[in-house]
Amino acid sequence: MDRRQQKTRKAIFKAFRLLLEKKRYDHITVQEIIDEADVGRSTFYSHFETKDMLLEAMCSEIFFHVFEYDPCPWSGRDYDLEGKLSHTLWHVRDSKNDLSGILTSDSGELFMNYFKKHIRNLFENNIDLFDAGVPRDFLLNHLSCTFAEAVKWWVARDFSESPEELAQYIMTLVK
Amino acid sequence: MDRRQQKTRKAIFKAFRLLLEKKRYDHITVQEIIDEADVGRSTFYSHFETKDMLLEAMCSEIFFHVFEYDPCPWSGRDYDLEGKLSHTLWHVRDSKNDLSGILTSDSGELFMNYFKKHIRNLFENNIDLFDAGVPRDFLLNHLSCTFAEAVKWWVARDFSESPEELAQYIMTLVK
DNA sequence: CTTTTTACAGAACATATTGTTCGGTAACGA
DNA sequence: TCGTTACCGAACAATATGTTCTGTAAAAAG
Repeated sequence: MDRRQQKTRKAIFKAFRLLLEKKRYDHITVQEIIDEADVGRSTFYSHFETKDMLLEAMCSEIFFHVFEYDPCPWSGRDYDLEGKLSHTLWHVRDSKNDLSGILTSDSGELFMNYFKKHIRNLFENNIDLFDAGVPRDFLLNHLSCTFAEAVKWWVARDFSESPEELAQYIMTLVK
Repeated sequence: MDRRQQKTRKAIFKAFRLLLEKKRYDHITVQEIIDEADVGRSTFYSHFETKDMLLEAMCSEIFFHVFEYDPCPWSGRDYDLEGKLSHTLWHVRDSKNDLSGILTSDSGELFMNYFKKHIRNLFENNIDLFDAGVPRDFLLNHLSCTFAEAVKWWVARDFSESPEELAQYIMTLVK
């Protein structure tokens, strides 16, 4: 990939992140993004068709790393669900520079939704649940939401607990 | 209140609801709203300063009824938390014409947030919780989210369960 | 029923955003 | 060194915004 493209892409992402910390997603204009990123109007549109596409691309890039189970410092036992969730927590904290500002912003829900979808898939593909008196669909939704909300709470408090502590809290709930 | 004002207000709300079922909140323009509602541009702005104000007003109006514990057909025991939650479920189902379309729309989150805030207050003011090994704040957030998400799930499935059944599901989770 | 008040429509307005197109420039990769 | 490609800047029409004005019709008050 051309260095200029990378540079431009990064500049736009950075500007977008900066603006997201200041105002809501739907109040941010393309004009403000290109002003902040200091790129030409036509350049922006050659990279992203719309503002929504930019959001999608940024989500994709951010969460790609979070849900990557490649070899990394804390790639312990990520063969089962609990291992993967724990692994995810480490990733979230590791990339906090990107995530904390975004998830706690006014438009954090947009990113949370993206996060929830992945989490739900994780549960759906790795869970082996006995029926506990509630519909499977209902339970699945509850578990993924619980995990996602816990992470959000954790991020908002600036990771004041260790991943293990948080994992323990969550386990206390879903027990 | 002037009849003309009521009529205009209702027309705008209706148009807004209709549009929300078709497209996302941030893709809806004031222009579309006034076209759909068939009111003059100046009229809209004499009622609401911005689109956000319209959203706020509509949330306020919708949820005012939901969290109203005035005498009504199912106003049984709403003196304790469980009674109030149950009462809320009845209200949600009763006003389904207003709520189901909105909560299941692409911008349902906006209304869910409003809903969650009230629910959280309800828990906060009525709960008498022993510490269960997790921070009170964490637990409070979990409970309100669980309830809100359950309601969302319920609405999305077009109230296929009775309020009692749903309440039972929720109790199974938070037990 | 008459008078006064008030909400509305419609138009005009300056300003801002959008998404596209073009030609020139400079950085890139081979 | 040379061809390729990303960029800038400007211009563009189309649309949205928020305000202000005048005349009209409907409401409330008397």
